[in-house]
Amino acid sequence: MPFPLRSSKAILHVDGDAFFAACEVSLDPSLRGKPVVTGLERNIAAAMTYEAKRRGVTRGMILSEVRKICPDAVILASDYETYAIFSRRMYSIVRRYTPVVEEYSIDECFADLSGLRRMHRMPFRSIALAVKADLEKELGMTFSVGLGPSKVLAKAGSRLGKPAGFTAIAGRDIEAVLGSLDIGKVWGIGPNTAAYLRAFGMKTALEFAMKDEAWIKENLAKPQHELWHELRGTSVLPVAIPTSEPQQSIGKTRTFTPPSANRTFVFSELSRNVENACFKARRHGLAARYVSFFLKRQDFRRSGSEQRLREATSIPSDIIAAIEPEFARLFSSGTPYRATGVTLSGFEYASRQQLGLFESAAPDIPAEVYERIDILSRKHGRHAVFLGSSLAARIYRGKQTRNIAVKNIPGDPYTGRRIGIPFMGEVF
DNA sequence: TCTGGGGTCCTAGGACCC
DNA sequence: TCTGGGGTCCTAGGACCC
Repeated sequence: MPFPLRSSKAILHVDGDAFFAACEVSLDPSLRGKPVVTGLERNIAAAMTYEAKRRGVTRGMILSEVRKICPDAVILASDYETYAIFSRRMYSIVRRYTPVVEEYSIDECFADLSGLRRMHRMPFRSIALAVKADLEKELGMTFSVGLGPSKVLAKAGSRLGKPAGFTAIAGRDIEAVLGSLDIGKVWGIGPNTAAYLRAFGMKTALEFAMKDEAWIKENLAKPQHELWHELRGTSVLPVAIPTSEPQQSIGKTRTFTPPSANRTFVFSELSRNVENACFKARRHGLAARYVSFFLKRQDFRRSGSEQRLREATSIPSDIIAAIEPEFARLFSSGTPYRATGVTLSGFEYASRQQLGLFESAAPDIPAEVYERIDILSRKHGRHAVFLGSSLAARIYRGKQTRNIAVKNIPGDPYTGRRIGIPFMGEVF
């Protein structure tokens, strides 16, 4: 055996097949067997059943194209609240078998079954199959399941049997599985690393795993070194159980077409992203210590900066005030931009916020104003009230936005002027 | 998938301090 | 004022994932 196992872990990976579309089918049995596609709200196919995939529907496809190649497609708007409920049920079913479950994404999880054979009175593969059977029976959809001595191998297993398959990779199987696994298909190896490794003549995961450790340390960084261990069956990536810590970051980005070189408009897009990110942060009761933002040019190059805020906040005007000088520094006039994005991080729970001795307890816009705004937003649609600095971006999109935005002219009680943010120039 | 949006983690280099 | 070593924090950006 080329890879002596240095750990004896049993890791399970569970992956819902065509998850969003499968949730819809589970809720409406009349859809079973039909090509179902979600993504109506964005006019882009987000998820699709295997029936639709077989007819050529792919992710990101424009819906007019979907209707052309698959006229009988059932096209639905995404319903993330419902998918999240299915997701939580998935986790809780897996937790019947082990408490060590990592909620990796809405449709996937890892579970650590190590040491549980005796308790369940079954071999690991029987436990895995029992988990899979429970999930499929109770959620009304199929799952792809992988079992292996590490997360990376478990993930490779579930991918091999898609859809509805089960693949267990025992220590003695590793060599055969890796030998037919393309290097670029390994979880954690993206296009860049794959190209780098191919330049050294490695085509399969096996060739990578057979390299000696000194070479890996010499030529690669920590993430790839970890992958190397995992592929050899040595578990180094723990299955991470949820903590009570807040999430690391909240970001909002948006691409606009066509690209724009208009400073007012580009800044309004950024401002709008700030408002949306802050809205989400407040919904979670969080205040951010750091902000970063970027401007993406037409040629996809990005420039951006990150900075520490004087105090943790989720008030857009604070963030915009911090960002503005950096925006002025980075914005290059005459250059068309295609997207902006902002990320808040370094969160504290808003209730735990401490004010420093000289920090202001009364920012330009008091937190109570935002409590009212959040109530209005829930009542009248997501963003009924917004800053004047976001106006150009608000006008820019869609019918509903336009109706709302027209009411929000500068000087109007609910817009930027009243709220205290200087309105940056005229509407583009 | 000539490229949407939301995330996580890592690293190199500079600033600053002892 | 210059020199050297070492540590930590910050920032910009890369890479990858779903």
